[in-house]
Amino acid sequence: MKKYLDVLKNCKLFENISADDLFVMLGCLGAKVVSFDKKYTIFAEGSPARHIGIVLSGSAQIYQVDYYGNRSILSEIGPSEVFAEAFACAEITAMPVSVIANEPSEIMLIDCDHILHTCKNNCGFHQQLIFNLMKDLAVKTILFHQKIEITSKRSTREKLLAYLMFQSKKANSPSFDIPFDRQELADYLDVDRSGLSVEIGKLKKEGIIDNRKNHFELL
Amino acid sequence: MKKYLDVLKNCKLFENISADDLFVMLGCLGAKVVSFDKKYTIFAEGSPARHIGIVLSGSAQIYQVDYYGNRSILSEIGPSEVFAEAFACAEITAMPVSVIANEPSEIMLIDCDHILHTCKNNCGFHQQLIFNLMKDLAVKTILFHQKIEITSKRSTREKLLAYLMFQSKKANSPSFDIPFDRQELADYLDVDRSGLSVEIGKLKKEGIIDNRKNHFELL
DNA sequence: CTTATTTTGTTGAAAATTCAACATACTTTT
DNA sequence: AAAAGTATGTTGAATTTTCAACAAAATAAG
Repeated sequence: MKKYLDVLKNCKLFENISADDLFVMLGCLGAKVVSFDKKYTIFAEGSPARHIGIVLSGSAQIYQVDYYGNRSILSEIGPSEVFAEAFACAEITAMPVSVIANEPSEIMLIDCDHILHTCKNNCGFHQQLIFNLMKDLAVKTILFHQKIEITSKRSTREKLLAYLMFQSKKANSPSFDIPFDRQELADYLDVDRSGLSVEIGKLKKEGIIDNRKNHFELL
Repeated sequence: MKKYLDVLKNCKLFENISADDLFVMLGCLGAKVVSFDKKYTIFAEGSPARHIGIVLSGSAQIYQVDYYGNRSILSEIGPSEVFAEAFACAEITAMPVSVIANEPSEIMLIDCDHILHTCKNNCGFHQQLIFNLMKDLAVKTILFHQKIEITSKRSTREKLLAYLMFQSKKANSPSFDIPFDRQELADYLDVDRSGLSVEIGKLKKEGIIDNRKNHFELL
């Protein structure tokens, strides 16, 4: 576990918990580390929602596939970030989404029961953990608002521009990389891939953006 | 405050807190009740996000308006439900959305600071409150997933059908009322109002749904 | 280095959405 | 009860998106 110290220290879930306490706690919570190859499923839609996941290395994607086979990507999760916490905490029976590893990844899994129901009152870090979980969920809610702000736009161009502006703000620079290839970006924005390619081409020709592969720049 | 007992008891935020404790706590939290006329703004986009709101009577709508004036409705909030908790708990400075009263409404406002930062360790109900808040946020996240599942569909018809199916499931009946007029439903689904009317007409003609005003039935 | 495979860009046709304008129905007010 | 105002339905034209099919570019494999 020690080798994950840096990643775990950056995890919002463990804010204000000392490194010493952290390892004791992880033991008490029954945290385990599992490795996944690229494109392997971490949680399948419909499976029980019992575990919280934390990305130790690599990255993951949350997505849904509807009746007609259309994939919609909900979010991209990087190192130190938490996922599936909402499903576990809300104590719903089945996962409404799928989670896959985007690349070879190490994932920490914690049974949410151990966070919510065990030694509820006593030990100090449980209280802190719940508090951190609450904050994390609040931030996640805001991220969803942002995603909805992007996808609620009516045209591919507006969705794309709104997305790029958020990414630029997040990177604190007009120049940044995005974590998606074209098909994934289309599935995140809920638009057609070829139409998205056309729109990127237009914005380049109009001198509004510059782009090469996953790198974008707002001009 | 006593007259609001029933509504407050149904509020998830106060689950597992006795009525007696509740009123003591509301005093300690500095909860206040404010009335709003129909269409009046409860929280304006850009204003400080300090308060959590609870609908005591009436209802509220959360929405965003973009650069071009397009309104997108995020959710409809009814009695006993909490709103704006994510913004207050994430301690962001400005509200990214607006909240208006949908009808004459009474709203309880609680300064989130009092929940998060005051007497953090001691009194029992604070702990319970944080726990309840965490659960509430987890449920909210799932509701957002559902909204995204609906709006990620590519066509008006599919969005409408997905929405109606969720409403039917929520009502536990194929026959139910929706809380939106046509323009509001269009703004919730992020589609054109007239196109939505056409689609409702088609589904009726095809015998897939029945509808009169806000009442719908899946056949 | 060459070949296979995957990703991205391009195109045109079909389908759907948006937009504006108006007709009709329904509500509220006077 | 009439008038005014609001909400909903309808229509056709313009725009956009989707879809399928293919070309070109980039990447991976042999």
